[in-house]
Amino acid sequence: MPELPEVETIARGVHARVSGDRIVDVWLGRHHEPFKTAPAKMVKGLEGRVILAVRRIGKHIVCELGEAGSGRKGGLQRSVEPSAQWIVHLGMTGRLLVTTPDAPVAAHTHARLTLASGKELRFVDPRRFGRLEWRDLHRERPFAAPGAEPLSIGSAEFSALFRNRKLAIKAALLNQTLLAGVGNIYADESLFRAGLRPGRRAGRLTRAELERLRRSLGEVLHQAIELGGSSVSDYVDANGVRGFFQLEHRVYQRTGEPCRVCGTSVRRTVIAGRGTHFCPRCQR
DNA sequence: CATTTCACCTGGTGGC
DNA sequence: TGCCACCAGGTGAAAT
Repeated sequence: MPELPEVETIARGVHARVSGDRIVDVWLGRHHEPFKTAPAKMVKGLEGRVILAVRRIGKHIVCELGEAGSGRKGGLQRSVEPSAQWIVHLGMTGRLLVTTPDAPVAAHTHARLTLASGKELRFVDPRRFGRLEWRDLHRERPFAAPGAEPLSIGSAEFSALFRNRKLAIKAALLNQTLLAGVGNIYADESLFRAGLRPGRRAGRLTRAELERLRRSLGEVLHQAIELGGSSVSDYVDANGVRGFFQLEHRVYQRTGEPCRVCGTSVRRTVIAGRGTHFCPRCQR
């Protein structure tokens, strides 16, 4: 389940391998569901474009695209302003892979972008919770996440997010309009590291507890990025390589196993419809 | 408006 | 071996 660290890892990997390359051919699958932009419009909007950069915003991967038919491949594109964006949301099971053209096409491949270098950029998503969108920056605003970036938010702004809120802190962490990029794994893991019960009402947390949470969240996200993300199901980065942060999980999917700090059995409940894991002794 | 619930999907799992 | 109910969870729409 790609969350901020997994999406960051993928965006970096894709950027390293395709920036400066040109999209010469686009194939889209027949399913309409994964596309926020009409397929014909997306194909036309992508073909001929140069990929200037690939970056992460929240859980979204944003490919900045240069004008079709202008410039050339490589460093010549340095100062070019993007005129369009290709936005990829991986949903639950989405993958964005850079492959050679002869690599076998995985089941549930919904998009294949052939690049001038011969590489292919492929979007694969068995459950089709992912979304693809194309934006013309001459007519539309650049993509922006509604929520704040957890890696750069300050303590005052962070505590303001939760002021007067009655919902569980875990549910608040998952709300993408408050914070962009936190999903089930890092919500549970940051609450454990902050020593906070996931069911606590967000508005009832003290200033000190919120600051602990902000720091824990930042630390856990940074560590996970360093380890290439968590591979809990079939997550792989742009090169098909698994991450290692799942080995550092303290509570997520460890129901019944001993807490790594105090040995108490890790408990599972459901909050906001999600499996929620916590140590009843370490988290208050 | 704030919050909660549920549908959308498929693959993997465990029970029988 | 096969069948099937059930679970996983990011998101957005619908309900409360």
